[in-house]
Amino acid sequence: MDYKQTLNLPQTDFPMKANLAQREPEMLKKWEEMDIYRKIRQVLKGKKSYILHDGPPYANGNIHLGTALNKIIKDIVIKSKNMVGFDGVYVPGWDCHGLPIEHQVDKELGTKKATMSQVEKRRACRAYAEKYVGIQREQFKRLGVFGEWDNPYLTMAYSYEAATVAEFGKLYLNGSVYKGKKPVYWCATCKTALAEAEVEYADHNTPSIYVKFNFVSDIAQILPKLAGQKVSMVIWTTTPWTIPANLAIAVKDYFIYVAVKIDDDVLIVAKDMLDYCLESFGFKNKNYEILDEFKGKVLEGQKCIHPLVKRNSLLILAPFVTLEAGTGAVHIAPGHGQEDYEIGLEYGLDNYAPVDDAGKFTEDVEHFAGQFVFDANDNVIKKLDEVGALLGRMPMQHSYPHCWRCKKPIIFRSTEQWFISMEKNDLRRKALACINEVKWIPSWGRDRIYGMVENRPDWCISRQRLWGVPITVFYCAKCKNEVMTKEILDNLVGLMEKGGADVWFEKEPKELLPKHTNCPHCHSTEFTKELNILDVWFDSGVTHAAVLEKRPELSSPCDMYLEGSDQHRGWFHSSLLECVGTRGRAPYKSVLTHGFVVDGDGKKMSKSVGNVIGAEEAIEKYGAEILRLWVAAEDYTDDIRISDEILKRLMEAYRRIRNTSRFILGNLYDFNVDKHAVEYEQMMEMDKWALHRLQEVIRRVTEAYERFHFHVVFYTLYNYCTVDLSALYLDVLKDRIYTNKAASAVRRSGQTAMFIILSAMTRLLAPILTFTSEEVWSAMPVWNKKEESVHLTQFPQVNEKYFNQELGDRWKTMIDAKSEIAKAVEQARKEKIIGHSLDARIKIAAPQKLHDLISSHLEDMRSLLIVSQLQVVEENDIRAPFKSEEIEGLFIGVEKARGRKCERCWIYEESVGSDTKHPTVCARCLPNL
RNA sequence: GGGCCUAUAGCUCAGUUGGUUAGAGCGCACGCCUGAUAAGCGUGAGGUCGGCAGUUCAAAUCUACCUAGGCCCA
Repeated sequence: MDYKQTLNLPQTDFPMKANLAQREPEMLKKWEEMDIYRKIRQVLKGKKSYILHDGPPYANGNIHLGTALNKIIKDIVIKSKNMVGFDGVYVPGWDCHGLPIEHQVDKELGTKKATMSQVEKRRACRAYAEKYVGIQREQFKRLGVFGEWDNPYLTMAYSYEAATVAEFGKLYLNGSVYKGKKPVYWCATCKTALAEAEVEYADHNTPSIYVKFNFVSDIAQILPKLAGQKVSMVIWTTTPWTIPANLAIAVKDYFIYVAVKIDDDVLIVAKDMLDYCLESFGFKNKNYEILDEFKGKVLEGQKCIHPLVKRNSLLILAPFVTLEAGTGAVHIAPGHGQEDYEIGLEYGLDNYAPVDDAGKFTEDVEHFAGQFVFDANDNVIKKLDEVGALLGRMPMQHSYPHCWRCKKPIIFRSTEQWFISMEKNDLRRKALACINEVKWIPSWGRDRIYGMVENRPDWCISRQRLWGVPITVFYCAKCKNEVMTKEILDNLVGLMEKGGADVWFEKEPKELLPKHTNCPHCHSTEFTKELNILDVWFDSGVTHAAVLEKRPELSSPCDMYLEGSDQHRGWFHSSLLECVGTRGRAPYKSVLTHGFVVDGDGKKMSKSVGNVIGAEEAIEKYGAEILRLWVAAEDYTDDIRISDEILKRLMEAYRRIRNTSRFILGNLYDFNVDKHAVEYEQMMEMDKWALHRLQEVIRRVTEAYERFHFHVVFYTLYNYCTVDLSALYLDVLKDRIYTNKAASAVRRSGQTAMFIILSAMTRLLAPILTFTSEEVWSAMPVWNKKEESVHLTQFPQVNEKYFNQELGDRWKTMIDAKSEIAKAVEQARKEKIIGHSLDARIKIAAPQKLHDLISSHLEDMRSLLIVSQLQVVEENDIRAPFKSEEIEGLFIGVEKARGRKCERCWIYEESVGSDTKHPTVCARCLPNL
């Protein structure tokens, strides 16, 4: 007789093979059809809300692993918040304005763009952004991220643009905004400012020169050894044309400088650069004498006379002075360089840039007025030579910024720009105070953004571009004063609500202003409009106003902003400044940051190195679920590594979880939850132990979710799955489930436990394994009020009834003993005494406490060991005992089990053969036939 | 060059206020099973806790410096 047919073996259609790449899209379709996101909202209606506000990705190109990581973490946060009973709305958004899109559109338009109007070009940009919003939306949905995908926020939406203008207006009207000068990249050929991204570096030949600046202040007062000498500072520069704009000379406070006497001149250069300088000046063979040595610090505040202009040049200290080239003294022209500008601000120097839009010197500049700056180089050098200030010159080739469009070298030029002041309304101090009110996760995020806000310069918000929100300020055509009032603003915002920011470009000032507007200064009725647009960081910085405050289901401040750690300078920063500047508080209660995706060696991914793994490529190969598992398994506070090996490991972990679920499902094929569930009090001890362990897992996992430690969630569940379930509980349970009568209490007890475990585990995994948990959930037996989706359920809560510390400790002791006994069994297996553990008869001798425990749980222990026979004896009753190293006084003997192997349950029994009808079956199995 | 951060086994992670012989899972090696089977079970080998120096009776843990890497600046 084939006794196998009399067993209750697992039965399930749940496939072992996940086939994720194919099954996931089917699941997405199912969710879409049932409108899962709206259903979740319905179920949670009226609960306390949890608002994770989406930072808008840029609507350009395909998503990559970094954006996927970010969206998946957000999704895990929201799904887990939903499952502990918060109403977690998720409104995704996109950043749609800005240079990269305008740039791409320009490229695609080619020569056509010359004939297009501003509004037409803006329309092309809008279409471009729309296209990528569509592409990225599908890619994000593919990851299993739930949200209001059919109603996202776009920074180019008319209402959003209107809100952006309203926010700018608030800052303008409260006096935070001012117009100032700042050096920008300037292309003199295209006559336009360039953004960082429009600059290409290429080799460029320039003359480099050494110039001396004579002291006008009495240097001898500080350095008495130089009394009576003609002393000069020596600088080096590769842009001679900026010499007319020189306002200062910078040295480094702690560098050592020397004053060297050569002929009648005393020159000051850095000590370490002296030899190099003398050679460059052609003074190699001259005699020289070092008159004094001193730190750069002493020079601060001294003055030199400009060699070409009747003006002084101030000696200042700057951190960026190096000894890589030059003299250790740096020529400073605040109007023509970023660093020069910043240090100039510190010393209150003028932002002097006497160069016009065409790159020609203005009338202001003696000798060179009207000359194109690059042409003026030679003339400047000639003049310096004439006045005896030129110490040396040599041609140089170096990397220099060029215009991406006309490929000509560009210049740094100070131009008028709009700024938000950090000090005027005490913005810096207020922002710093607000930072301390926010919860930063991890905590060092506070220090990071604090340091940035503490030291940042005023926020330059103007861009000389087209694709963005205009800086909405009018000018009086007559007196040139700025004109902007609350009334004008409100009127404008109203127009933009209807027609978007385009109206600014389409309409004349008169059409944009309320009727009868006249200039408050001169009462003129003619106006012009500002043509700069806002920095895109301003756009995204106002999401709290344009989205959180505008949508009824959202509110500000929200619970969380969650982005990569680069956003301490980006979105967290701009949002904070904007919100503090207009509302006096932060727009978020907490900010969570994650690291960056790097390769398997911890190196950054780059196209040129060739270590980039694409998001779509990974989804195709492994499935979005594995990517989600990757996000959950890695500690995102640090950088997040990814490699084929890592994904392969996760694939294996996934299979283990899937198979364990499948095995339980297979054993529940005949389990009717409503009819067959066994009361806890009636359950077998081992089942109670499994439920006790489950409570520990639930507690640990829900705590980990609460702290956003998703890798702890994953490892806790995964280890429970592997160690407690697969290797132990389920392995032991097989005998009971398979061999007893289908409806027997002992079998139902095990099924009840398995059901509770699977239900809990599946729900706890749902925020991470979004697809698979749903698959498992629908494969689980049906019961009264079973939710149609796992995503409509709540996390299991710790059931105090199931939590039984005493029982847990008792079983822990037995399980520890099992692992020691397994070593003895393994040794017997090596000695060919046994093969399967059921071939064994175990004798153990143990100290009193353990002895008593096992004696009182003899059958539990026997089945726990999965052996045929177990005997508790004295040490000298065991022949050649195995001595445990871990448990003092534990001795184990392994011998071949007595009797014959029951053909049905595979346990060795002396009763096998006693029944005439079933001669190969044991007494235990007989009643189950 | 500056600010913030990270470094524990081949991989991903634990490691509490400093306190036994630094743990887990996976992978690997060897074996068992064939009633979870493109599965399951067992045993075992793997670590100078990035390096160096210090504080301490005692350091993966605290301090300084160095190296490598990441983000943001310059």
